[in-house]
Amino acid sequence: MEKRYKTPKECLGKLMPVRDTLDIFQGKWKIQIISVLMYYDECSFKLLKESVKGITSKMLSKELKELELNQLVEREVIDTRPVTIRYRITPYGESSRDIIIALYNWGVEHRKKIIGKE
Amino acid sequence: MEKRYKTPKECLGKLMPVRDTLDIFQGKWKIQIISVLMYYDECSFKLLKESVKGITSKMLSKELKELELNQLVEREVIDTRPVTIRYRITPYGESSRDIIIALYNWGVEHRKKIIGKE
DNA sequence: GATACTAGTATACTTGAGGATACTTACTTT
DNA sequence: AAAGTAAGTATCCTCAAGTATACTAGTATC
Repeated sequence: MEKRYKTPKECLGKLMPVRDTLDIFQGKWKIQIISVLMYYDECSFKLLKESVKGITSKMLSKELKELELNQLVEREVIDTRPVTIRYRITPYGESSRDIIIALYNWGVEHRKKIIGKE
Repeated sequence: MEKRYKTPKECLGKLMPVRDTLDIFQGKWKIQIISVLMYYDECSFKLLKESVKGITSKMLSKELKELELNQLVEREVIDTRPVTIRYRITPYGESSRDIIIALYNWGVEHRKKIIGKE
């Protein structure tokens, strides 16, 4: 068998799933929101807002809607006074845990490297 | 031992490495560029531009500079006529392979799910 | 009656990431 | 001498992502 050269076209095929994933998790907040939801298991709007440091109500609300649309997060109204909402990761959302873990681990190592230098 | 409640403060600590990682890989192109470099092992500017579909010279050049600054990518001038440049992942850049793989795998599963529906 | 709580909405604004297009340098090929 | 090539730069521009601030509904508490 002769060595085949790798072409941009083949490469694009390999790249597509990565692009798809990026499309869904794009932006400053979605990964952070999912991480926080994984940390707490379930979470009110308020607790989310306190935990995802720097996010505004508007952005949190918007991002949660998009995550719900993609079925990564579910929203349940709880009949308390005042009403609270319970946000959770869906089983499908759970499938992104490997991504979060990879990002977390890399961040830990990166910090070690940076601190070692400065 | 009493059950300790999880607090936003603790959560922020857990979230920090994720935020650090996101800071570095943020944007539409960096992950894609790294994926392509991993695919080819080494790569000219031209081949990169053809493989990262849709990127302009300006963005590619800018993103490569940032990746170089963070020591994820290295740049070597090759004495051909006309001169070509060889870009490669550094060993440190290699450490992000787990992230790329996680993104790739999730994208593959996601596509299966979406296609199953539509 | 005034204030507080949760879970948002509404409005106005800013900014920087990214896009479009053309150009450059140094060299080679026809 | 005209055209092609690799690896970018230079300018100008647009738009969507994100920010800031205030406000609302319904209920409960002081």
